[in-house]
Amino acid sequence: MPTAFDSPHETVAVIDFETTGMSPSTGGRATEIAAVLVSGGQIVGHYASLMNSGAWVPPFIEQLTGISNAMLERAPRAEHVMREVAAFVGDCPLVAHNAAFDRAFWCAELRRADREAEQRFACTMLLARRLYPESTNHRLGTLAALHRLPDAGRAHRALADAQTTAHLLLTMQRDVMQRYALRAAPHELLMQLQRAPHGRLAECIAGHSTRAASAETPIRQPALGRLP
DNA sequence: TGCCAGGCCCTCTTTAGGGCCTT
Repeated sequence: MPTAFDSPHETVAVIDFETTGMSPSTGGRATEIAAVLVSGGQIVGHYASLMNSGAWVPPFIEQLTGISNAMLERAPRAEHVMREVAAFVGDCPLVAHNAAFDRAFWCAELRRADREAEQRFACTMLLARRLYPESTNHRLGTLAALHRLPDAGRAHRALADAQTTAHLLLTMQRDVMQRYALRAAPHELLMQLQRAPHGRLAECIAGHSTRAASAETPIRQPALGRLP
């Protein structure tokens, strides 16, 4: 496909955490992280590692993710992994599905590793709610099935979920370009689209391209998560 | 070994409550 997905040399990193709980503020710790680099409309690299923070994995989480306490005992230390993954993604903008969740762990775990979290996050869930209001829900698995995304392996493992999210991002970039006749769908545009008010996607597009669609049918706005 | 959070949006609202998503 000859069209450009993003600005020249723009690379974004799609990340996904597996954790022991829902929030670092209640003692949740990361157990695994994956980062998938996306550039020029394709996946160009990835990093994935379990991480040992010393935290206990509850049975429910072990059943959900397949990550056991025994596996984490043999894993590298969380601080080491976070420094590695931070170096891997560099200053790339970050993307995650329900980015508020991953952003909280990204910040908390980097802080424990004496690193600053400075990247901006885009959220594929917020984008999907605006682009695909017809979907029954906006869970990653549902969207993957809806768009027949490539099977990345076991769900609720960091690399598989990050790869699925990366494919969802590429699909949304493609859909935005086709729907609004754009030559590119750079990260900055996606950042604005995820915050687009009710039925105002075209106006956001117009700010980025003189070829934006001239009219748009307002859509019912679903409940939205926190903007990262 | 625990039943937890967070913020935005919709609606039978607005001096509030529940759903969405993530592990």
